[in-house]
Amino acid sequence: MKPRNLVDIYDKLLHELGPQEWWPADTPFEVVIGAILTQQTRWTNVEKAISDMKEHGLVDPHNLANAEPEHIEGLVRCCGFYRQKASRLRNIARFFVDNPLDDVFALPVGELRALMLSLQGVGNETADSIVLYAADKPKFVIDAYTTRMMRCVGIEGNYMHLQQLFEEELPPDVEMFKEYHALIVEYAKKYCGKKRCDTCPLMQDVN
DNA sequence: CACCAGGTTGACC
DNA sequence: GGTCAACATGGT
Repeated sequence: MKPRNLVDIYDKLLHELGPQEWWPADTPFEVVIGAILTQQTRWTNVEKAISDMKEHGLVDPHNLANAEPEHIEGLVRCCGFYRQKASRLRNIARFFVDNPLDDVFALPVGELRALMLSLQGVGNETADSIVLYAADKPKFVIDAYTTRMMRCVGIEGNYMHLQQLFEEELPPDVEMFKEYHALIVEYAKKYCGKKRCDTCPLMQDVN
């Protein structure tokens, strides 16, 4: 692949799908909660859970950290893996009570990523989603859809490999990273099947 | 009824 | 380094 292709693909996706304006959330902490809840789960379910949590005032580190585990479980049940997610959310809330969010998010991108990864339930994608969409720092998020789309253009690799590719070939533009990841998700949902993507418009002239 | 969804973890090789 | 089952509800 030529060095410019990832830029070309971005332009093509933006032109084809229009701006996606991710991540929908009122506050950075809401992004953190959404990042955990959306793991292996449709966003519509996450919207419901977050909406319910808001009604109970739980989209807040202090309130969430002090909430009854069963209460949280009930509110996030619609997102699946609800016992894990509830306890992880509460742990993360406690972390942000001990370490104020503004201070944590002011850390350099590499330190912030490592710190987020140290939290139970935060892996590569969730850490990067938090770094990019909650802390507004340049980290390219890779997910199952990104892997699919890249396979469509003949590139395979694990999480860190693909991330390295994107970050090497693209300028570290936070807003563009946000938009690009969102575009990839919407594009791959639409055109890239889990096994194959024959109808993928990218296959036509990229490569 | 089968399969999938904006993953992570701990065990194992 | 990499693979894999377990985790669980809701939609098509």
